[in-house]
Amino acid sequence: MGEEEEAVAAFVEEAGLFYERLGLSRTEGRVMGRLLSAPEDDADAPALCEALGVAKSSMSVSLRRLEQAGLVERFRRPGGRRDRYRLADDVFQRAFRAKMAEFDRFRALAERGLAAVGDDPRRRERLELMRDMYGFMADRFPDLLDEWDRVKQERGR
Amino acid sequence: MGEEEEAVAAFVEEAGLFYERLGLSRTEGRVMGRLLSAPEDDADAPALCEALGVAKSSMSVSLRRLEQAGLVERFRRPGGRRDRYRLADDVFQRAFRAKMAEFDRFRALAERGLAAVGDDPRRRERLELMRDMYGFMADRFPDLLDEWDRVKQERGR
DNA sequence: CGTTTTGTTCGGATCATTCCGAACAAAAGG
DNA sequence: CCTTTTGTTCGGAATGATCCGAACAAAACG
Repeated sequence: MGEEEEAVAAFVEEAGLFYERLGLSRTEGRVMGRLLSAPEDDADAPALCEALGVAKSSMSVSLRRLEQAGLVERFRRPGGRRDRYRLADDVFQRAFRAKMAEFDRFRALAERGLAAVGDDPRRRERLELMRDMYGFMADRFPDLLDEWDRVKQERGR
Repeated sequence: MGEEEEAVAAFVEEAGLFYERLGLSRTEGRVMGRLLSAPEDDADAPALCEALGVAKSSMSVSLRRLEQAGLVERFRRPGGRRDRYRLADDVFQRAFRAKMAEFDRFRALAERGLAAVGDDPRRRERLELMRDMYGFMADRFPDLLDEWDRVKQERGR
């Protein structure tokens, strides 16, 4: 294996670890790493199995889960016979929006807590802080994404 | 069990699931839920074991990990004989800062990828986008936290 | 000192997840 | 139709994390 391929393989493994921390499986994370660093913009399942040393059954479920998460798109070339896979063009925006949704779930959890604890002001204080802070973040986060879109435009893509 | 206690217990379990999704263990998450919703501002280990039905050995490691994560503070009352535990007063800020650190690790991962793929512009494009977007978010996030601090001040606590 | 209280560490049991290979289903081509 | 190709589902093995009870260490008291 050439030096560069080895470095790319290392990157793929590291991406696997990173995405695993985010709740994907190791294999799903490695697929992300591969699609991020491969020379081609897309790949089919057998190629990914070969590149990553994964059984096609595992690849099948990994790709479906990535597809359902909106991180990977499945498509077929006109006249083609097998599915191909590529990163969604808004893959990072999606990741951030997922974070945002997480904020909102936390806000909702705080609401449930407030409903549970009743009137004691001391018990409510912490949960109100939690609710308001996560609510604030969920409010502001979309602006941040918009701002990024503008910056990206100006940068020219 | 009273209606309210039951609702609080349900909240604790739900908090356990939420925090588990963030990378804590179930028990650690339940401790967070308990400290968020308990009538008292702090608790000792036996009380938490009793409330959550957890062995003291498990509680010991959970509390230490929460302490190391900066989510929970360990302290001892003057003249007291056992440690007590309370939520860090900046517990939510800390959670957000952890998210921010995650953004920066992703940026660093993209840098590693760029170092690995070499000069091919097509391969660099995706990774540069990843690097720049996560870098942008890591840049702007502290401002968001500052803004929240101001809002919280104005709100009056 | 010896005793009691408090907190940590250890080994093993349990549980959930992930992954593989094989069987299966579905679709396309000839 | 029948065959080939493609993708999914199933059962089980392996892995890793979590948790428990018991043994252990350390500190506070008398």
